[in-house]
Amino acid sequence: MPAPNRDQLHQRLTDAGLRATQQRIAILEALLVLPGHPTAEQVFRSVRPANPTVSLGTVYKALDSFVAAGLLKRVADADGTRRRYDTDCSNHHHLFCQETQEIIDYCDPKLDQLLQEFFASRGFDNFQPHSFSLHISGNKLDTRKDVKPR
Amino acid sequence: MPAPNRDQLHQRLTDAGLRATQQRIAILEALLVLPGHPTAEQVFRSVRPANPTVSLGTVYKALDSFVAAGLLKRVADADGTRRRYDTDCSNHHHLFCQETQEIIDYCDPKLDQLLQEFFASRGFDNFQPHSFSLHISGNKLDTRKDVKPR
DNA sequence: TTCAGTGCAAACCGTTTGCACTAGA
DNA sequence: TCTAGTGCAAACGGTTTGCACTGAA
Repeated sequence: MPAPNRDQLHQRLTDAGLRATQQRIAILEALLVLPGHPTAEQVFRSVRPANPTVSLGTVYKALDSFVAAGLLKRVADADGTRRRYDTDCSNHHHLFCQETQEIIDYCDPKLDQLLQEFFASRGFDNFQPHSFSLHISGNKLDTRKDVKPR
Repeated sequence: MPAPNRDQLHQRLTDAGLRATQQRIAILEALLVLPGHPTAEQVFRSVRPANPTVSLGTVYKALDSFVAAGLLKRVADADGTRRRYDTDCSNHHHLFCQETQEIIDYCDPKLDQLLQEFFASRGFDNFQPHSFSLHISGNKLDTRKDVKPR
């Protein structure tokens, strides 16, 4: 993902109906640049050097309003102790690397189609499903390199 | 699930290599009886009336040792703020009811087979998967009744 | 100019820990 | 008897909140 420049980030915020402050621009940029679905703390540490006055509370408040505005999705990490943030709001699946704790996006229209067909014929009594997300646990083979579907 | 009697619960604990205390028997019973994958707090509240001296700390410690002994699995709830416990340790999938916050077990060998076949032909570069879990979000139609696959 | 957003510190809440005491084997 | 487990209270870590101040529109 090529990191958008300040103007584009500004635009993205105002388009979402949010006031484009310096802090929010920096926070949004960090979210787009950091790999593996960062935590609030990781965003904070990434933003801090260039913006020494930004506080952790502000990061949390910004993340909340981004989620409310539909710019971001909250994701639970594998052990359910902290929250992660996903800048891809479309429906997709996740790979969980147990070694690096990264959460890697996995989009696969073929898989979506397969699931859709499967659940078209096989429903539930008393439950109306509206979204499916496959969690795939495993490990990266080379932790420094990226993961790609083959 | 028919709630096992005290002797069976006792057995289950010793089989798992755990000392069968009054507290642990009560906690294990609560886990088996409570629907929708309870939190530590829910277990505590369920156990308290009949065992007024059991403390929340003991519940957490018991849950930890149950997990370590393979009697239980930890599950993250939808918003990732608290931990839930699953007495079914086999590989299976989950339905998340957004209204009641229940997590409902969903076993489906046909689905497992489908996923296995799909990922046999479609792998990842630099990622070795070892387990798959489908998260299905939706809502119960009648919140008082059970959900069943059809 | 105005009010949404910020920064700070304190509160919160689920979970963990330390330690003296208790009870299962 | 001996040591794993318990109960209590204090600590912890991630997140939220209250409030006076600031800066985007």
